[in-house]
Amino acid sequence: MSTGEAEVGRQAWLRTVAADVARLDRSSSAERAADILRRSITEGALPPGAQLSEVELTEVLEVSRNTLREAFRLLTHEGLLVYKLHRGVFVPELDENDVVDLYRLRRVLEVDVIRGLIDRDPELPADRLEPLQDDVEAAEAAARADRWPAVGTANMRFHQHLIGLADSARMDAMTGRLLAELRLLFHVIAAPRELHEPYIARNRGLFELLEARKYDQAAADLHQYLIDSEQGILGAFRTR
Amino acid sequence: MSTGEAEVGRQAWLRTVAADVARLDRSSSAERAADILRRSITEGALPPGAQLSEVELTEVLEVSRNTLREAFRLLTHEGLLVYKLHRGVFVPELDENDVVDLYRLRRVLEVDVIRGLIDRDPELPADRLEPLQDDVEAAEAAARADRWPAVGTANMRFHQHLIGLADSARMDAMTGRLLAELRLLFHVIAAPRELHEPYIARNRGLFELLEARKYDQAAADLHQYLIDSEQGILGAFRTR
DNA sequence: AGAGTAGAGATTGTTCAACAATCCTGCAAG
DNA sequence: CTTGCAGGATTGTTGAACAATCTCTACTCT
Repeated sequence: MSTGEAEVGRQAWLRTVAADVARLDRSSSAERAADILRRSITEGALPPGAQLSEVELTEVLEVSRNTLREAFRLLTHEGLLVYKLHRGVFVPELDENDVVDLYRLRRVLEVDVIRGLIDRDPELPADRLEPLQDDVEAAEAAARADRWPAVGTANMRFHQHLIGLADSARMDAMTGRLLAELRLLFHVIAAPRELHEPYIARNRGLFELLEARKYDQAAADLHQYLIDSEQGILGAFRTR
Repeated sequence: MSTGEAEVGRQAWLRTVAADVARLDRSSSAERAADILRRSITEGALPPGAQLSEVELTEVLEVSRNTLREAFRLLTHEGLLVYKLHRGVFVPELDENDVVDLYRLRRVLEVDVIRGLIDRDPELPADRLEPLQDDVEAAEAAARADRWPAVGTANMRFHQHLIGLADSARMDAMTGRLLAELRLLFHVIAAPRELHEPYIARNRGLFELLEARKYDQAAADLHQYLIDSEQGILGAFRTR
């Protein structure tokens, strides 16, 4: 028995180390530059519609033009930048059609993940829900501190971790893209509190339903949740 | 009235022209190089596991190393190549887990597209189904000529056009990726006829159900279709 | 013989400078 | 008000160079 447990512990340790190594390995100059730009975009320092000048950014980021262009490509395929041939790269300006498109995909993927849990409930260890709990509590703490952008970040992570329950690398990647694009939309909305506040409690409710293994109920709630969220963003869009 | 119709005609014309312009604009050296590599990979000239040497390909494709690397980045984010830092780019070797992952997403997306048609049936012009009919007939013709890889291509296009009915740019992009990865799998399977033949008739059946607006039935059929296809590939995988 | 190691050679990562191709701006002409 | 045309600025692409890392071979030591 003890060797079995030790083996399990060792496996878990190997996974975390492998993740760390991958994180270090990842550090090519292009990806570091992309990290910085990604933060600037998702935090709103680079507003939608802004053009990113090559010469300007090579000086700020201290990388060559070629490396910077590799960073641009990375972000382009995350949906955070768009290339216009011979004109440069821009932060995309999403419109109401994009909101509808993004939410359609979110609904399909996230609801399917939860429905998928019904079949494989037994093999799902209880601690798989821990990241979700952490995100819920982080959002609640940030709300108490009046830090609404942080609330938005925690809510995003909640949904990313929710998708993570499916153990699908491709769903994780797609969701990363979708949520990144969604953040683009947040910055054209003036009121971050009204935007994020209602979903703190709903995330907790969702988490508790999952904990209680009431997957059908959770799926139905999440479906309505995403419809409401979509309507909220569309409404803010029209009145801006 | 007549001005209204002329306006509609003008709009349609503008759309087709815009599409043509986009197609011409696409011609950067990096994307042309990516096109050639994409064909080589999806047609199997570059088998899974193969490494792509930079110096070698700069000579063949007649582009500089920097431009070639941009092409690599493009294909990396389509899932057709993987980067290993300081070791180069490789054609990925997918395994059975990837098959399960890919088919899970295909099922979710494609079935949802058809279910989505139920609500918006009235606004769906009949000619939207034409591309699907063309693909079905192309597959049948290729089968008669014993050109099984061409059958596979036509089948792929059928599913891409199926997703296209949703008018979702992001679903189109995701599907493009998923199907490209799927082609990677086809090349490790020896018997292309056994792989593709069963689905010629099933695609036609699906098309006829859509034409008859029996969307519920079509969704159910497609679901089972994709399960069977997944099992076929998994079976071929295990016996190879 | 086998395990470990040092170093040479090859490949990738990144930079730089230059030139070609394209786009944008402003202005003049019709 | 539109059209056509500089010219200046920006992007697209190239080639060479050097640094960083990996791979493979040959060697040493036990």
